Amino acid sequence: MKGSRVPATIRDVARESGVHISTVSRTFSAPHLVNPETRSRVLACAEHLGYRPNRAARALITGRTHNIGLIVADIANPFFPPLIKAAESQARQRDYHIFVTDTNEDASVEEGLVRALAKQVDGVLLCSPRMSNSLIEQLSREVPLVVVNRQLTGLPTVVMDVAQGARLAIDHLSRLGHRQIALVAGPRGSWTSREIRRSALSAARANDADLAVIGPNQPTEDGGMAVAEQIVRAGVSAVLAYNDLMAIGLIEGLSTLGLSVPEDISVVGIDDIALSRLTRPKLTTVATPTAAAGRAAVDMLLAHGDDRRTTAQITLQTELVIRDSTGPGPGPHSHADPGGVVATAPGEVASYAKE
Amino acid sequence: MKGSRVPATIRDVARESGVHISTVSRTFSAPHLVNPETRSRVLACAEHLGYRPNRAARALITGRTHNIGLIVADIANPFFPPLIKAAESQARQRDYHIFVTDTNEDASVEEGLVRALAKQVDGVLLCSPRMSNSLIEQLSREVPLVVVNRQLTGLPTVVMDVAQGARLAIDHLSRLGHRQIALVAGPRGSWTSREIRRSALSAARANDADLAVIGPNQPTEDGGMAVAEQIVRAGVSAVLAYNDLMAIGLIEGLSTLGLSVPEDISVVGIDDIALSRLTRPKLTTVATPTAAAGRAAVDMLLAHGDDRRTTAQITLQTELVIRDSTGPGPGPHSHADPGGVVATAPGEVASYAKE
DNA sequence: TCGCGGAGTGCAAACGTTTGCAGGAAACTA
DNA sequence: TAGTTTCCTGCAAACGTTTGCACTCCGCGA
Repeated sequence: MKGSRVPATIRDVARESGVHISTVSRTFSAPHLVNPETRSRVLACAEHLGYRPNRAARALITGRTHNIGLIVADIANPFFPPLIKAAESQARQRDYHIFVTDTNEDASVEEGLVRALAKQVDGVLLCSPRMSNSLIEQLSREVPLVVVNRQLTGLPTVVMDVAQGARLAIDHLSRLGHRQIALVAGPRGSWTSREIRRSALSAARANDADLAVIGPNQPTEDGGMAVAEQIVRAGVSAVLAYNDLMAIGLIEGLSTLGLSVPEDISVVGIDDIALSRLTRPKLTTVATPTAAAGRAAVDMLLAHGDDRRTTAQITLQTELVIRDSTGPGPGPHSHADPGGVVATAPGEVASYAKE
Repeated sequence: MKGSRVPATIRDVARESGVHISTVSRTFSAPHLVNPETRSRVLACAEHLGYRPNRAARALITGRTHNIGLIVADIANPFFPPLIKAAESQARQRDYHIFVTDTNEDASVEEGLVRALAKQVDGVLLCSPRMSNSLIEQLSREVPLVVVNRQLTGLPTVVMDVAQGARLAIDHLSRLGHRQIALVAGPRGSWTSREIRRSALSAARANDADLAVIGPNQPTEDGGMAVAEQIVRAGVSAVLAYNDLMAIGLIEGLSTLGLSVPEDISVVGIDDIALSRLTRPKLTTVATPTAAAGRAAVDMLLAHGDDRRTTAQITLQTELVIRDSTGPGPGPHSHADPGGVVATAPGEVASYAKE
């Protein structure tokens, strides 16, 4: 019944349906082992008593908590909620629950969080880790891990093909006539940021364009706004930002400096968060399949729970979404006046920190 | 040791430190009962073996899982992440963990989620519920509940003083000379939306202004964008939106229709999400203390865990943040030309659904 | 008729803790 | 010195499940 103060146990159900508790247990965890007739009687009694198996007791004996830990860099970054949502619903379908935890973009708290989670979950989804590869590998020996947004041999991973995305973005800008391009890098420790950088540099070379790398930076609006001045001094006509949030912040920062997008400078973001369709100008960006990543990560963790040592690596495709924040540059196929652009000042360009 | 394949149990620690398991147990759960010398020896062994108490076993006997459920309407709504973050960190400080779950703004899934969570958490934080009061009360008999963003007698609640916020917003608009104002309501079932409506209506009356209520609506950018046309037809010179997301969507929608903010129409949002400082124009809005709400909710749940029947009600203050999306209206203290404003068309104005 | 196998069920031992109770030693009181 | 208290520790019974094993039936083939 609904309002029963003390929850019914397996014993109550057994008594009421006249069978042994083990039969009740099997009715739920191995239905094929019990006589259909008995089973339906047990189910009726269970329903009637409002019985729900006690997960703690079950966890104690099976060793599986049916919980999954999900660690993200910053839950307030709109990149993550769709991923979390997808993971959550995928997990719920398989009778799992998800603990979401947030590291505040601080690499040093990641390790502690994984360890704290380790004992009370069946596995951890590590999204956009900032810690070192070796530490991740070490932690993976203490708890099953699926790493999202980082390529790592020997561990199950799911990554977005941001290299492809960055290439598409640079190609797009080149085609528009931009030859002096800046890359606003992401946070230190981000694999994604390294990938973007690597791919953007090679794409720029292929297109005969100069690419100035600026960063590392905080991957937030404020982080984007903060580099506006550097961008102007770098004298570029186009920018690829580590993510949409930074791109949006940058556009705002540029406007404060009296520059408008895309007339004076073109800006491309990455992620295609919902917001990028709503800013003015609407953001040209690289769409990443975040929800798919969330689902895939859960699936990998749960599949991999049985046999172990199956370390699949999934790469999800990205695509360029052209909106209003990119326009013709000063290069060929466009009039030659670079506008407010001054000479490139390589001294201003911070080198990207390795690892 | 780090890499031990099978996790150490209380028994291992007991053996290694030469005491009974009950002493080890007490070392962790009631340190004051054990001799300091013994305690430190036990702690050393525990540390050395990498021992961590098994939460399932503990939960089994104490009946407390040390987990808290947190149900929000939509994790992708930037209003919630700061609340979640604050709740999460507050909970972690007290050695609790939080399950975040998302209802997709669908009132009908809320009940199921609470029930599913009920057996595996010590309590549920119900944020911005869309279900009926009576259902909430019924559920509160099955699991300790703290309700956020809804006033409800007999249950512990934490709400923001949005009534005050709405009043401030309407006063602000009136002072700017606006006499024809629209309120873009939130989703059906939202207590907050009802409060805003009630308070805005009374504030408008006090200021001799007309308030047209439009809604209910989806509390998203799209929801805001969708009402742009209605707003124009309503012929108002100012709008108060249920939240910042809608306000931003609305501004975008108005711009599509050729109207600009605040020149043609003033817009005020509610929540002061991070984003509202970054849109153009920067959004005038009512700041709500979301992080404080998250912390308070956790505290109430945990305090209330001991004695029960302590049903405190907390109201957090709000304040008006004036930025760039509001400007002078056609009323007194301003030039008389109403601009593109046409006559109010009451027929266009949907009445706000009760409950 | 006997033996065999399979289906369904019961039995009881786990799983890793917490906690009321009791006992022993040391410290204090009279 | 004896009695009393305090402090610490051990003992063992829970908590609600799962699961390997054994048992009973029953039907079937030889």
